[in-house]
Amino acid sequence: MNAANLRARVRAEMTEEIKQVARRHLATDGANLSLRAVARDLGMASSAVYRYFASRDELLTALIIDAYDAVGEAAEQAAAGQGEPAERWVAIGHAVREWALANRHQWALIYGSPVPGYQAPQDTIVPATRVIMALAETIRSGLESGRITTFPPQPAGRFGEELAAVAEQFGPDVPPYLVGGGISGFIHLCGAISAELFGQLDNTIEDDRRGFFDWQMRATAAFAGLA
Amino acid sequence: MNAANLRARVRAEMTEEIKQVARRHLATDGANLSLRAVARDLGMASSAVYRYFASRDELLTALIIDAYDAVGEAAEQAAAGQGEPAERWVAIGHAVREWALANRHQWALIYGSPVPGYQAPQDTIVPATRVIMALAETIRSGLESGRITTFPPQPAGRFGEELAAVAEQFGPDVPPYLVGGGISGFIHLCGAISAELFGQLDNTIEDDRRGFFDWQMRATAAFAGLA
DNA sequence: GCCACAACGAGAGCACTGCTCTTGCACGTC
DNA sequence: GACGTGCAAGAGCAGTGCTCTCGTTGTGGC
Repeated sequence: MNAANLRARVRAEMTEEIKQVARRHLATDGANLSLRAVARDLGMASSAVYRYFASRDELLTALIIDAYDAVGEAAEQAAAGQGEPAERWVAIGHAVREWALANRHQWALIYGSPVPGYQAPQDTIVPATRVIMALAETIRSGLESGRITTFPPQPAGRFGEELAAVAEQFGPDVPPYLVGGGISGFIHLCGAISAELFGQLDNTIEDDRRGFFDWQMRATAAFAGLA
Repeated sequence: MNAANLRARVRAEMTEEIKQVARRHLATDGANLSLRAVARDLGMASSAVYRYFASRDELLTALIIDAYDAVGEAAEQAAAGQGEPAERWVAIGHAVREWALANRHQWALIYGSPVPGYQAPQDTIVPATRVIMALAETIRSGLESGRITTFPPQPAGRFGEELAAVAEQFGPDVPPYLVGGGISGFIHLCGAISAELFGQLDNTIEDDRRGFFDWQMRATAAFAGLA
């Protein structure tokens, strides 16, 4: 093995270790992650961490990308399952919800209020779309197999054109209103999980939140046209 | 006016002034509000602020309560308008959205990820319900005037019972599934606004976000049974 | 009118933060 | 052996939330 490669490998391992400890701190302390505390846990000086991440924001960005990838992975695995498109849609929802429940601070990092002063760089764009792409794929497979039976109301006006522009990226025959229904379902999905995690459901639905979520996801599936 | 009242009035004015400056800082710097910076802006020592708010969290709590009240006020005013229940439902949605657009950091404070280490005290519970109460009132007036035509699918299982328990607080004849539809609509409302504010709509719907929101709100109104 | 008291503001100080700069060390290459 | 490079450590700066103390000032009871 080449010496340069060895260096690179050690560096990659160290980078991963920092992220791992940072994630652990995120889980206990929440979003105001202390770089110094992470360094202390690793038994190194705080300044040494700056060899790996130029700033606290850059560390946060790395965590954000990883979180997008993790939840996207969960969604894609659920989407790859068997069953009718509508069932797969609901399954994606449950997979995302369960990931969020298990990693609530990472969820807050990506779908909660943006960290103040933090500007998401370009690197986050592609991983950020994996969940909604899994949902979109479900709709398209429903279209192809003739499983789209009901339809959302036609969008009218300028945003209908914008939906049409987005629809073109998916294929020539994808109706804009289905794209709207998909985005709307994704928004409802995110809203339902955030509401549960951020305490909006307290004092109303306490026991069977999974059931309530399931009920909502079936409604979004129906709205998106999935039989 | 007696002297004690005068003192109390000066204190109330000072408290209000601190909150005002804090809100201004919130609007520019985001959620990591600096108590020292607020004090500097007011030309006073940072320690003096602690005469009015025992901690930064307490100041945040005051801002949160004010924000809940402000958005609740906007929702109630929209709900008091004329028109069919479905129109009032949509009007509430637009009022809340416009308030959120004008006060995005306050929105993030109440509906975004919770501030780390911050535990919402009891004082916030009642103001927090004003928006959803305005929506609920719309459904109930629709029920009374026979404007409920379609119905959400029946919730089954434990969460259906929980919905029934919530429904009893509204009156003897409110069906649980309408409560579910209302909560679901509220969740979708919050999700749609948060998605717009927190950047989830970037690169898809850019121009006519109001139209897209309107389209979604009409769908939630229909799901909640409002004709 | 006087006096005790509570409220108040200012300042110093503690422990913490992100981040920078300099220094010293351990390498592989020439 | 000299050199350059990547790395870690430490000191230091400016900022933070919060506490404590001290002097001042206004207020209510006598």
